[in-house]
Amino acid sequence: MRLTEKRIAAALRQHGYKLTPQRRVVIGAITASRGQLTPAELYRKVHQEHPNIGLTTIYRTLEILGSLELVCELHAGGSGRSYTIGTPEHHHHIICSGCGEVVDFSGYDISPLEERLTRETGFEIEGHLLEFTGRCQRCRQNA
Amino acid sequence: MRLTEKRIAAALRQHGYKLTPQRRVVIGAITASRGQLTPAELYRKVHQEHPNIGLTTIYRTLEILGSLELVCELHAGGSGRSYTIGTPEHHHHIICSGCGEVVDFSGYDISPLEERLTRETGFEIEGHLLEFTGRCQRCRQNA
DNA sequence: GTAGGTGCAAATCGTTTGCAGTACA
DNA sequence: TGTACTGCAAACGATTTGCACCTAC
Repeated sequence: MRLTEKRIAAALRQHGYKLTPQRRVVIGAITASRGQLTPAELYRKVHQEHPNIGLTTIYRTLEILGSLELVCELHAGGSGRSYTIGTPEHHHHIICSGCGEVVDFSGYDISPLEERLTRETGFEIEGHLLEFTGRCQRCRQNA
Repeated sequence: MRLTEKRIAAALRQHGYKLTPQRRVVIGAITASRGQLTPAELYRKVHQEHPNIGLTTIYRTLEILGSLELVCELHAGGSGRSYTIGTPEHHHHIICSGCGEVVDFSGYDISPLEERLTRETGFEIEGHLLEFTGRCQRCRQNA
């Protein structure tokens, strides 16, 4: 399940952040997108309708949303940083190399591998990064 | 198995790249390290013994080595880009959040998950990113 | 000999910060 | 009303590029 604007707004309030019009717009743009967004792309989208919203606000909003896990940072894509909307559960992402669409999946239990690694390497595992890249159905059909 | 200097040199030649003294030094520094290295860290190491080697050369060498898969780019660590020495086989990494040491592991078959994802999402999977972060044995003992 | 490689400096890109003004709670 | 937020501009760090010189093959 993807997070809605309402839920995100509630989470912000709950953590003592103010719900400003700028943040509303940024959150709206993120939830409206079905793909990954770089800060610059998000700025472009937002700036069209709201030319007074600055890039700094985009960065600061993304930082807050990231710290509350309302958005997820993606790594598998290109070089720069990019984000996608979060979900309430732990999950992973598949990113389309054609159009940038991001699809979540969950229900994959990585802990057996973690246990094996702890046994074999002596590491105490703290976290993991698991993402796939591929071609979504639409991009495959258009090819 | 980690790649040796010799193998890397051979791979460079094979792809039509020249084996300059600067590249030898950079490759030597990478193979000598057991952890992840940012371009800046690599530069610092190299620059001590060879003050005439510039940062530009580090970047250009890393780009070539990366394109030949002789070094691997790491994502799970901090914000910036970092690299570690490659291996001939497909493998994944565990990165120590304490000291930065990188340990490879292989023998983990991710294809069942890929098939499930193709079935469920219609994506044709092209690649994946799988890394773990944790605390290595030494760092755990020192804590 | 020549194509490719190097080092420097400058340009560029993405991101962060200082500050004065503004507005949500 | 007060504190957090905003936008601008400037600062900053990392990476790339232009160019003249050099060198491995």
